[in-house]
Amino acid sequence: MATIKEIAAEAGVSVMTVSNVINQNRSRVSPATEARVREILEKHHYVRNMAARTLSSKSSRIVGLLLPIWYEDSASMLLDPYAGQLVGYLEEFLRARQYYPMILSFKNSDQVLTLRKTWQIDGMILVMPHNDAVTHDLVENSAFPLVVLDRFYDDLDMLSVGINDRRGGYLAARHLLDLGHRRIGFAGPSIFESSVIQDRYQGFLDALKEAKAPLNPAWVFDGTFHQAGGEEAGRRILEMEDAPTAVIASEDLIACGIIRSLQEQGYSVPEKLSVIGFDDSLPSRLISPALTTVGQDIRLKADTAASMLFQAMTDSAYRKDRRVLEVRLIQRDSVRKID
Amino acid sequence: MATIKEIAAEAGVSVMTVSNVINQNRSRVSPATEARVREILEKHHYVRNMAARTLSSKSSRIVGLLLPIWYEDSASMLLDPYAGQLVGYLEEFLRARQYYPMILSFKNSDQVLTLRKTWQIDGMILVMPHNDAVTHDLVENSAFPLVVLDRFYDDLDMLSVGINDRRGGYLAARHLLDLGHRRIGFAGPSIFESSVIQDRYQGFLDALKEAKAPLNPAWVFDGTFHQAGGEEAGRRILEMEDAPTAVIASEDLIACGIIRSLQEQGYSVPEKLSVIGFDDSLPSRLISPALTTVGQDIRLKADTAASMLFQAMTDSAYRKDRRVLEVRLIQRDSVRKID
DNA sequence: CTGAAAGCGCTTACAG
DNA sequence: CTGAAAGCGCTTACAG
Repeated sequence: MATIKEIAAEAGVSVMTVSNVINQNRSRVSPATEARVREILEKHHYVRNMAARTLSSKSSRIVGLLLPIWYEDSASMLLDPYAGQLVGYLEEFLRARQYYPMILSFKNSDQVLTLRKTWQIDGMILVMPHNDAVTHDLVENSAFPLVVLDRFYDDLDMLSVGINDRRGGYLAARHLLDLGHRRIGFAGPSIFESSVIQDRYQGFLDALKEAKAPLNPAWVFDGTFHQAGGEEAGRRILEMEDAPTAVIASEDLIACGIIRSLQEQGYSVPEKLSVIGFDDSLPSRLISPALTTVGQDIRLKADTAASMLFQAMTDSAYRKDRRVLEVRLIQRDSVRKID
Repeated sequence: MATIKEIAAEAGVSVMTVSNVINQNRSRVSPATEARVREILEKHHYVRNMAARTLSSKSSRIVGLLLPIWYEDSASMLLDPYAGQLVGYLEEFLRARQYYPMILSFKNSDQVLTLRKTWQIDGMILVMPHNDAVTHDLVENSAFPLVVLDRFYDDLDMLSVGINDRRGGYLAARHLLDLGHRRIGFAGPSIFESSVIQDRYQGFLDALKEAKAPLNPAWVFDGTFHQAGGEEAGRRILEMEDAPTAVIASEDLIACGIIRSLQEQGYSVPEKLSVIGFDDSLPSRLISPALTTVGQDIRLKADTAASMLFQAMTDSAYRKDRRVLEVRLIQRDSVRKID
């Protein structure tokens, strides 16, 4: 394992000239010298020692990928396909630029701050914020470049990228209304806790209002979590005298649960009930009927977040920005026309 | 940010005594000194500088989580829920022991070797080996602790943990035979390329042979990939005059595809065809009918792999071991009894 | 049980 | 354009 010192000796230059070649400080070394050094570097398959570089420069080129732990007993968020996909794209982006992704599941901001010091981490991306208090706390106490996904706080200077959730909710409801539905429900986890869900719900309300369609509170299934929650909501719908003809779920897994419970009772989707999901995740194409859903471009989201982080790492004045990515309705087979 | 030096000055001891306290070298420091140092450490919220530690000790406590890139155009393997889950559990295991997970998608072993040198990585875990040539190459050239999941080469000294695939294939076929099926098919990707698929297929053959059931080559759907492949296989089954009454898929996604294509043609599962999948992944509980599948304990797999890695990191003689985890049939609703 | 010294492999000002 | 020196914050033998 050749070191800079050995390379320098063989090339007959100083250690710092080799360092300048490696770090592409073109202006600081003549083309001839650079070529000679580079040749020797390659001959020895020189590999940079990042620990040494980090120690002297205080920058590690490590980017922390933060995954909050939602429940006490669960492993990390990577169980969620959306998170896995995001992390995959982020890793690809970082690798292409010689940055190194380190993942961390955490429950409180101290764990994050400690990791940052431990490794002199250059920047972090918060992938699936769950708890608003923890996220808020982290944003407030992070004196380093941090990009937050899917969450934004007006009262803080922060970098965030999200999607137009409100428009997503609107598009879903608008689609159902256009097809003649007037009795439309909404199912999601604790609508009043997360701004993302709130926005989706708000968009749904916007469309209803615009179309002067009624909203029956009994059709709002608040506190619906994941597949099991969806199944429960589906059962309740079947028991209702005054049931909705369509329901929008705040995530695909909930929509899948609703569809499953209807099918298990012998009902067919979309004949009995039209269902629209959110996220266009893997399951939406797996089930039958394929799920109509509000989709987002996850790769674009990852690239946008990483680009913002890179800008923040070079420009210390760049600490407040918000990108809102567009969203589109992906029509598949879980919705029908009402006469 | 306090350093060891400052702590040492305040405690009135040498730098190396502080280092010994931090590194739990109990025997090398008196209880009284240790208590005093520890108190000052906590007062200053001392956080270890891993770059400095790595530089001087040549060990980083970083564990590389390797994710091969299967296709040119895809992002990393984290798109696969199985990989995401595994990485999540591994991260949890490592974090609990103060090790740091760095993820790397790669196409060839050079990228891995370079990363190892770059960060003096202590050990690696290969999560979803795909290409046998690359994996073989990596195992051969890794002079460092490496644990490979789901793959084993008799001709090499290596550490691996997999599941009893052959028994899995056997259990699936046995279950169908017990329910009266005699016409059973098998669908999987290139059966003769991956040992995992080969083993599952072999177990399937074992059961057929034992029961003296016939095997029609037309019922073996070789080269079936993911959901799209499953859908194609489903369509072909529907067109057959001499169709099987049941089919075993080498992974859940394929089984889901088969079921979807039947349902789209108006047929019902398991009435028209019984289907068994492999892996007990998220989708298997999402679809209707819920998928009967061969399940494995992913958390146990992650913990086993990580434990083996830790042993290898402390014991340089431990370089050859193979753990085969048991497998079980998870009965759900995609299989019926034949009269 | 404790310490002084050397060194890990780089980068960072500072000179020239 | 090039270099000599100091230093980043630890751990590692080696002494005592």
